[in-house]
Amino acid sequence: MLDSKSKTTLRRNLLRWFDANQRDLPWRENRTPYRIWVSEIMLQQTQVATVVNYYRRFLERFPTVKELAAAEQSEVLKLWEGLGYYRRARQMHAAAIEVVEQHDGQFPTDFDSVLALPGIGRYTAGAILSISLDQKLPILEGNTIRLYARLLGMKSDPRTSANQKILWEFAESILPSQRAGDFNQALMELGSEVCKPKTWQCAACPIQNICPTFVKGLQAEIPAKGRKITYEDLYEAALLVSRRRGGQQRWLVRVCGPEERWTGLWDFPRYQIDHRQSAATIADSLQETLADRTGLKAELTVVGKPMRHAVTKYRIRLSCFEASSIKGRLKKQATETRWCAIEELRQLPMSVTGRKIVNRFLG
DNA sequence: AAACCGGGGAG
DNA sequence: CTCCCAGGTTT
Repeated sequence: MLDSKSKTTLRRNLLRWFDANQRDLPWRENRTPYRIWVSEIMLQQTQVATVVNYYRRFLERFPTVKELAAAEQSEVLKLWEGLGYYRRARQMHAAAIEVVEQHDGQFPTDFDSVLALPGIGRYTAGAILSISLDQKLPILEGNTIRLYARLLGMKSDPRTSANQKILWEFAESILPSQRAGDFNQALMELGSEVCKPKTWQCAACPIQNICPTFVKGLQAEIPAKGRKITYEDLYEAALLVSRRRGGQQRWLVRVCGPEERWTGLWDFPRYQIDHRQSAATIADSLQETLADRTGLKAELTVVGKPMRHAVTKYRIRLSCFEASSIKGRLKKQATETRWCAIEELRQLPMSVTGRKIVNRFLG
């Protein structure tokens, strides 16, 4: 732990640094709880640069929590398309409805009520209330975990629950009595822009003189590494099945269900394949699968090169097969299925690979 | 405690 | 390629 003199230095130097160096970001313009909430949800596991334009579009369409609550979930997901972790969008929409129904359309301002909303944990509740209302609440997230681990010279893995407890207590102990929101943002900004994982810039750090990791040159050792993820290869085929109806070509798409990835988003029918077989053999096997699952019969031919895509622990290689001369009638499906023209496909929220298929082969 | 949930950017 | 990102929820 830092002594009280070092904490005073930390508060003063950090706030001064933030006043001079903070970035111009859209959610810093008008700090209402709703606007900070949207930014914090979007920023979960997502870099600032990626979020900025999504944030602008989202706030333009949903300026207040009431408009968000009144929207269809599909429209919320459409604005989220490409951001990933789509549960965030579904939970935020559900939370907006809760705010309208249980808090009279006013975003709650006490910690426990905020924490009770879906998709909001201790970090997000503290961030929203400290940044928008200057409540004296601590935060702990990716940037500050790294920053605190270095500031405390913590050599063991900061992600263990025992160390998390220590770091939360540290976060609470350094809060200033004024400007807690700016202070929290300053901590994250410093972690993100200066106290970086591999390319640390200690020369530009306003608190290097109180940092044992800088003094001892241990930046490469602290924070300790977690265990690395190993990807498993997954081979899949997407089926581009189309037929003419009403004078235009329509493609078969389906919405992903609650038990699978991309819940609420649309995608082309996808099946796992055996990549060791020839394209023709795979096409035959897919033809049977298609007939079995949908009742449709079609000749399938591979188009283009496989698309690669990493999700969580899988590296997916997605081959696309185009169908010709469709016969049969579409079965009633457990999951919702539609024949969509190109304009409809553009308006539907789709998985990223689904969207890429539309742009590459149907666009 | 570990798995799950996505996608993009940086190096 | 690998690592990481203004995490939360479920198992």
